Amino acid sequence: MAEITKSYEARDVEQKWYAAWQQAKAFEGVVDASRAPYSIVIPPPNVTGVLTMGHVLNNTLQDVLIRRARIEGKSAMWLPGTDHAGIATQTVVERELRKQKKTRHDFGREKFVEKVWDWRHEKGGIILEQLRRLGASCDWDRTAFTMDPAYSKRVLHVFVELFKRGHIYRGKRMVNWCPASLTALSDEEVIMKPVNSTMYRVRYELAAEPGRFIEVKTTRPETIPGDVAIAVHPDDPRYSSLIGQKVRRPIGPAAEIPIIADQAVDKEFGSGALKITPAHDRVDYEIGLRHKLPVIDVLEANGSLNAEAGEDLAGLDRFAGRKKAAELLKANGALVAEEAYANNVGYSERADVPIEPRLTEQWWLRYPKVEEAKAAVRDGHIKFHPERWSKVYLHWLENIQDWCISRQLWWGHRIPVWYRQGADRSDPKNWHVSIDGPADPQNWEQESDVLDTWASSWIWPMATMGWPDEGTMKRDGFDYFYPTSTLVTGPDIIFFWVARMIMAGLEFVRPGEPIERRIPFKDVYFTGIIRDQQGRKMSKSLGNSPDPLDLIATYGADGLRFGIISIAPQGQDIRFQEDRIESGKNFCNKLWNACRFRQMSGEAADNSSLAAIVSRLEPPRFDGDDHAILDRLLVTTREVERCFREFEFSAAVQALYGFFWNDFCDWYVEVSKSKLQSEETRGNCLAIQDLVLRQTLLQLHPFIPFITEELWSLLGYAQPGAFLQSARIEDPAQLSASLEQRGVSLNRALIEAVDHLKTFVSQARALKAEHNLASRRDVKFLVTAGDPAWATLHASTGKLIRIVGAAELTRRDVVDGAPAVVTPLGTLYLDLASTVDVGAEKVRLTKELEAIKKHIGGTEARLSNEAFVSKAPPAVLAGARKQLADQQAKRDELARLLGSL
RNA sequence: GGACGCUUAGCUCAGUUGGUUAGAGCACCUCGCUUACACCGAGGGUGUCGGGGGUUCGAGUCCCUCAGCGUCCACCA
Repeated sequence: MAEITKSYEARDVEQKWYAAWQQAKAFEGVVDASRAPYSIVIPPPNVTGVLTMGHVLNNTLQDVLIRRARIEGKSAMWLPGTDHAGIATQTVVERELRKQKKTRHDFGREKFVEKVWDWRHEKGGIILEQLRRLGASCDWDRTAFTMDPAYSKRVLHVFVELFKRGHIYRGKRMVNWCPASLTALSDEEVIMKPVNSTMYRVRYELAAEPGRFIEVKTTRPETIPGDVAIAVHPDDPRYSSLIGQKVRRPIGPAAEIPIIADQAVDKEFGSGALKITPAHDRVDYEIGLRHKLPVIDVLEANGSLNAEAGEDLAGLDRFAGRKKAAELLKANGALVAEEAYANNVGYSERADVPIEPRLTEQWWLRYPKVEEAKAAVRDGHIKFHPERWSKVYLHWLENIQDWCISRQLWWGHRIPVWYRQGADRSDPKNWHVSIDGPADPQNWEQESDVLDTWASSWIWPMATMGWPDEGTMKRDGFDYFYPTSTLVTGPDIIFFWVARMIMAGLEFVRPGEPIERRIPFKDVYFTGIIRDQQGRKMSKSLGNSPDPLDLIATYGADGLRFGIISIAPQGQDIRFQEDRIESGKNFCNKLWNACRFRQMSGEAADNSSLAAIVSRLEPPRFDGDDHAILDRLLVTTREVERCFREFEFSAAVQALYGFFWNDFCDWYVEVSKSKLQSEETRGNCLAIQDLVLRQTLLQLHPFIPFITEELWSLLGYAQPGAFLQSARIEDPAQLSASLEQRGVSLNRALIEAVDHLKTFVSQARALKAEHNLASRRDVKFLVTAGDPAWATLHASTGKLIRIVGAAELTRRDVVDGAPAVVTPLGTLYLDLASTVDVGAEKVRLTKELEAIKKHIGGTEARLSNEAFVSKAPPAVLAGARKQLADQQAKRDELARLLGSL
């Protein structure tokens, strides 16, 4: 067996094992009726994306779940893939073209799409390579892409089906238009941002009464040429006499427009009069419809003003036009005032420019299975973790609006609708809707729009497993792996993705079967968002995110994984701190060295199975430390199991950290150093170490797969040719049963005595430190103790001397004038009577005595409270009484010590 | 305007169903290369658990309220 080196070098180990895992197809998800399935589909990252800290957290968690499922004996399958990310990817490629002074129109649709494919082949999938570096155990043979030919066909199938079922329609409506990307967006892709803008107070002159005006407030004077009315509230007494009159449009093509009355106007806002521009505002559009007003669109698709705006404004960008319009208004006396004004403006999520409400023909989806999607979560068929997100989900579904699914892009799934040449496109009779198109394509013209990216990823859990084709479903194990087990994602895409996947699953999978067979996943774990030190979201554009690959280089993939999990408690946003990643690395090194200590401590024994190790235990030779460490192992195993059940991964990592570092390394390994020197206790001690290390490696493996795999092999736990992940982890009951079978019965009294010994050791060390003897190993200790306490100390004297760093520990009946400390196992003295500084010692003891008196006061007060004594549970009451007795004993001893000085 | 979250040590944060003297990592100070580990060991914490009120024998934990920060939803020009 290879020797364990002095420190853990991650790089070589990681490369070696990942290659070995892949070679052995260890991540393959296989259909196995004898085992329970456990499946996860990856939230597909953008195909052109690179790994961010968010991805690290998200994918580490998925890998933890998948690897834990594997060692629990489930047939685990983690399906990877990428998303074509319509707008984002097209924008990236267009940006590249712009460097060559070209636009997509220079190439035409077909050539441009080819260019995007080239880009995808060159740069796409980098992120999947990066996931391998992180250790992600995906079934790479299943890697999917939303633009794969087979996947695309499934996307179109869904469109065609929903069209047939009456859920899809075409219509001219107000949409969110992005003047930069030149496409419509869904409501979810619009982000409201507070903006410092200007409010313009503008007066319109009455046509019939020159010199009399009506005033309105607007932030968008450039749209005044598109005004077709002024609206006031019907009950507003200020204006009732004006309703029906006409005013002159102050700029733009001259026109007289009516003053109308509409309930939608807020009397309290501004002057109570509202200019109506149906082409450029949703409310105005609705009002226009009610009053049958004309629509005058003064903007081009790119946001510049067109001829309708009049010759002064035509051709200007909307922002330049706004300034110009204000100047024109000022020049002709219509501008009453300009006021600074803070309002919210909708921005395009991707392009980060203000969107325009714009009237266009688009394709719309009336969501299917809305009610059932609510029930799925409300009734617990799908569980959200943390649960509170279900409220957000339900609220969105309660207020759901039809989904604009068409995008005026080239990169994406072209909508499978054909229009008869030369016929009226608005009439569905002239439409052909199918996956493959009409038989006589020369007579038809295909819709040029593509589908919203989310209208392809919403079928991800089904379509990546072959749906709807029965043959591919069988090949991919659809029946076995669907519904998937857990979805791990961010709460920011509850609407975009999670809710829509649920509706798609319910609509299309296994029609007629119970809801729990049709949902796409059973649990959804929402991660927190990783933020920087200032609390800003980490993002590429801000450049405030460390490169995960740099972190892997510095701390190892395991260090990064351990660190990121330990700072990510359930569902809370996290402020990233690199020192936590460093502590992940340090933990790996600690693990490495504890195993190294085991290897250096003695010959390898039979570690081939839990049974083999347990059979090496010698219960009759157990001392308190053996009982205590096995007890802690069992407690920790139970805790980790609970954490997995309740999706508390950082708590699991913390439990393992504390157990391994504090209970095992700081105590058991230290006491082992004595035990190993005696032939009598040596074999048993090594067996216990082997047992603890084995169960610890198993439990840590999902979090830190590389180093655990390496140590598993180095310490001889591995079956020939098998990986750690193909071992089976014992649950707490199995572990405890296995110990019982060997005759191990954990002794509570001995375990409690170990706690006392630990306290004794700390106090002894502190006593040394206070007298500047911390590093001396030749200190003589004296102790006055009752027989039971002395029995405990005496049984451990060898270990204690070693751990405390003492020359000897001797029992005395009386000690006077020496520095002392009162421990649970008697009063401990430094044999320094001659040199003690009585004054300092008095101060220290007095301080301690005061403190204990204070505590006694508190405990006595509680115990003398009649209500407490009669109402508190017996265990709490007994605890308080024992506490008081202990405190009083300590007080008396301290008082005696003080008196003897 | 609604909804949700957060406020605990210098910093970043744990604290599951209320129960002894509220914890961790980092930072900081002192000492130490004692035969696993200096990526380490030992010792070192006077915290108004954001403020106020309430329920309870008992509140960091439950309820009410106020304040600050953050996120999401919402067509007020």
